[in-house]
Amino acid sequence: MDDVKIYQHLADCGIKPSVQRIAIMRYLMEHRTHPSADEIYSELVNKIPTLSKTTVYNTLKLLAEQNAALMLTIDERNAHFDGDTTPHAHFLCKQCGTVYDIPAHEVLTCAKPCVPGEFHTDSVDLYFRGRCPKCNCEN
Amino acid sequence: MDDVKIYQHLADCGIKPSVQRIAIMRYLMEHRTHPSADEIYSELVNKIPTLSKTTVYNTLKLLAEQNAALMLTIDERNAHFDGDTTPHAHFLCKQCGTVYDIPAHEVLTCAKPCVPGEFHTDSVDLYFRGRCPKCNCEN
DNA sequence: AACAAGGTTGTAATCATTACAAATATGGAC
DNA sequence: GTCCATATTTGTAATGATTACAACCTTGTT
Repeated sequence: MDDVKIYQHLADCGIKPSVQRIAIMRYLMEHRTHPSADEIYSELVNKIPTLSKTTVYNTLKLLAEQNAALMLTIDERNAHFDGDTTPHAHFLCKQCGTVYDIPAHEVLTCAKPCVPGEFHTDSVDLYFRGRCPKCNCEN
Repeated sequence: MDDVKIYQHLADCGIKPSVQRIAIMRYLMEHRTHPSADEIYSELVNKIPTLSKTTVYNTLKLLAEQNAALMLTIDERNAHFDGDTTPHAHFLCKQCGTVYDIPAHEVLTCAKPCVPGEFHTDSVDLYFRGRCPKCNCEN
């Protein structure tokens, strides 16, 4: 993926770039697998041997705060992260742990007005849990 | 709240009653505050001095598995529990941490069909995050 | 080059949750 | 009621994700 695109995305979200931030943002944009902080660290430490896990956590928190990425709490075990900030839902397979994207534009756009007006909503998350097609067939 | 009602609810969900299970289920039914495991423990240990935190965790997991209660992962810090299993959404105030109920029957009933058929959906959670009316006014 | 501000690193906590094994309670057979 | 098998509870000790913190490194500026 083009570096410029990543720079631009970070800039758009008011985030100053750094080698680590770009690497992490790039990873999220190129991998649509909803990785955990640990997975991101394990992958990137190969390319940036000095990378620290604290940096990964700090950066992911920053990205989420600035809406450059989503932090998903669908999995009680650990947070997952998503580089796609456009409205969509998620499905967690309780068997294999995979988090799937679920297109649900219409649901989310109709969901916002359901919150009484005095609540100031920053984010709407729609989470589905169950068994994915793969695990449904296996057993 | 009538003991019979709680017994019945547990029985309906295939859960054998015990002093601890009834106390925890009762607490969830009488307190609509979406308590954490720790809050439940702290309250109930006054009435059941021998209560163990492990029992609270075990019981809450059992209740959630049997659909006698909901485990909410809206808060990244810890799980919250809800004795109301009828379809509704939740709102987490990022400032004060309160979890509010949001009536959203229509959203949820329309949400299920959005998941492609091969996914077997056990639960649908709709989570809103932001500032509640109280915190909105204060600052 | 010197400096200040911000970013990164590694280690050591924190804290929610779980594993586990011993102790206790429950319900049925006799 | 007693005995036994089974399920439940308890307390302590792990686990494991996340954060606190202080030292170190980078970067841009004068």
